[in-house]
Amino acid sequence: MDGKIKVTLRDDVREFDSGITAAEVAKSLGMGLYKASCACKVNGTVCDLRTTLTKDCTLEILTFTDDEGKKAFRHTAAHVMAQAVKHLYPDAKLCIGPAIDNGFYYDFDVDKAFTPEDLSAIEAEMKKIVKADIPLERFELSPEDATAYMTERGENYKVELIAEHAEKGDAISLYKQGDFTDLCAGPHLMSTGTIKAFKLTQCTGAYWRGDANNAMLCRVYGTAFPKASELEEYLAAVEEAKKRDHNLIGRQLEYFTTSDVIGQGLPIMLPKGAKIIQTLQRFVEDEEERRGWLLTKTPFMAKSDLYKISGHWDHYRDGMFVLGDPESEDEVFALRPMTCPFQYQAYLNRARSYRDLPLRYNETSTLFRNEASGEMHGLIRVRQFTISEGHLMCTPEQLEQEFKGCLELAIYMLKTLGLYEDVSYRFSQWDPADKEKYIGTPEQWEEAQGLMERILNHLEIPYKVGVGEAAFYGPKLDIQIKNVHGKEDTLITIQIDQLLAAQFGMEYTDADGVKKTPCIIHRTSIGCYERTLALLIEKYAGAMPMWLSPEQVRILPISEKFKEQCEEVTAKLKNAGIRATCDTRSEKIGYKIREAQLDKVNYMLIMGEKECETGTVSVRSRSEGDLGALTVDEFMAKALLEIATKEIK
RNA sequence: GCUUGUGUAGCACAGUCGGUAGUGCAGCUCAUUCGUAAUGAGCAGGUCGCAGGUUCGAACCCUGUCACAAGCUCCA
Repeated sequence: MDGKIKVTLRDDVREFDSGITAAEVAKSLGMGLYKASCACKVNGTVCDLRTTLTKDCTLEILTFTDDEGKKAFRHTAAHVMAQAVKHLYPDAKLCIGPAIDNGFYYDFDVDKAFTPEDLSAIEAEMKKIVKADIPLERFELSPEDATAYMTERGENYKVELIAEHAEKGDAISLYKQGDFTDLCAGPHLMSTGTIKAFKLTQCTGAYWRGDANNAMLCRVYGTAFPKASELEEYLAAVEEAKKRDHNLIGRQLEYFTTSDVIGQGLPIMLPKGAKIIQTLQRFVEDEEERRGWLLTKTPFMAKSDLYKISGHWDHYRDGMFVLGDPESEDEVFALRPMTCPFQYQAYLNRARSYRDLPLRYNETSTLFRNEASGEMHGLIRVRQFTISEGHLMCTPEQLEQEFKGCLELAIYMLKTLGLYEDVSYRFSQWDPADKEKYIGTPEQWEEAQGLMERILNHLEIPYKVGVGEAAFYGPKLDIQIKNVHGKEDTLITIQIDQLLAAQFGMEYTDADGVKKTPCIIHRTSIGCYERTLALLIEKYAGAMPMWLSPEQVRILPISEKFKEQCEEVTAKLKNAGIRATCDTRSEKIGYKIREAQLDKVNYMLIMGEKECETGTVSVRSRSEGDLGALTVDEFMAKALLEIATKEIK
């Protein structure tokens, strides 16, 4: 162990005694760095600062500004919280407590779930632990000793985890801080004193191992920062984001509402919301037609026979609204949860030739899914929704090109809406271990996924893999977006399906006269209108771009004397296809402007004596304020241009 | 479906120890005819989510139920 080692740092190479810890190296580089250090990377692997260096290596000191450093910091905060909980509730059993995107959580098994009031007591206890500045120590045990250790303490969840790690051959490491010891892979901070600013944000339920069949645990979420100012800034940003919540401002602005007597997940689109959706639909259908998609209109329901062929009856029935008693001999219908089998019947209308392919069917399709009652969320997750759905039948040779076409269409839509920068890609694959969910053989899945992987790599799509996220019939490329709460949902999906065509007996006659099974792409171009609207509301805080705006222009007479001329201008704008209204109430101009601003009207046209004499309007933009006077024709040209170009401002 | 909260006028919210419901905005009426984010006065509006229960008496306590919110699970 004695002797010297060469440590390659970010900027230079230094020599140290063998056996030095990463923390000591950091200290030698400067106390500032040492105090800010959270973890390190040795030869590219994230490690604990306690790691002793005995060979030549590269070393990177990670601070809170590095993702991995942040994780170590917040993971330690999770341990501090667990220690506090054990102090206050000795019977609480420890489950898991990782760092997450914006903080950390820890799951506990307790007799009575914590309420928000309990959190402040836990926070107070955490403060004591931080103040005591307790050093963390890492040690390893054999699986047997670790099991005995945790069994003695009644930590049965930890025992389960140890068995799992042991099976994989992992080392069983534990971290001790004062009277608290946790099974943990680390890395962790050197001491609890570094966690200066933290807050427990909420407590909820969560299933052990994420399985609804398991026990419901009590999960406490929190966040932590090195400085109080950073914590305050973060909490303020969260509050600010909540003000953009579509479920709040979508109701305030009267885009939609809900009704107890109609039911959960069944929003009522009010005139303004309905206008936005209509505008989107017209745009999407026209654009799809331009790109060679053929519109179908298929029924909202079908006999169970159809769903039995598609597999929905066996694999999706819980998610369907079934009309009638499935146990009886009578005909049973079900509302459609997907459009696929309906458009397949359109394909089956006559014998198909390779000359018919690719055959692209699109439909503005209303679907019905009986979501569990706790799933509904504003317009994002509902029981009835309308999606820009499409199915494309093609030859295997055409598949990549057509997949690319679907993706290009989706990207074009996202760019037009201004959401392109906000999305990420997920390659959703099956879970070979889940025998219930999926149809088809492992060979068929490997083939379909291999194909999609080649296409995605060829198109250079930067994706994350989601195991177990596939549809029951095939892999998907999901285009994901986060809402104001940071929760991710699928906005757009493009799927390859090599199973259902055969089940439906879909064929085409190839050039060589042989009957073959087509490849199918399921895709949406703009997603479901309700969800897309929700994300647009959040993106723009309710202030829609001109082309989508339910009220593009409001004419504001200074007084009732100018009412008639104002109404003439309103009519002229309406005739030109501009969504314009006139506020003829006997209110002051300041009041009318205030209301128009709050209603997110794009342009206010103020008309008084001056304007009426000269045939002009005083233009006020929602975002840019007073723009001065324009003639009515000049303003109309400006407005129509902004609408036509779908400008976002 | 599960965990924890919430539910009072169209909206935002008060309502103490259980004693019979309030404020602001919006609405309506009248006056005002006004120059770039709130003119004034008056009027009206509520089985306190719904259904039971406890009590002399329930917005308040208890039970059930429906809806809403966040999280889990599920999913476009």
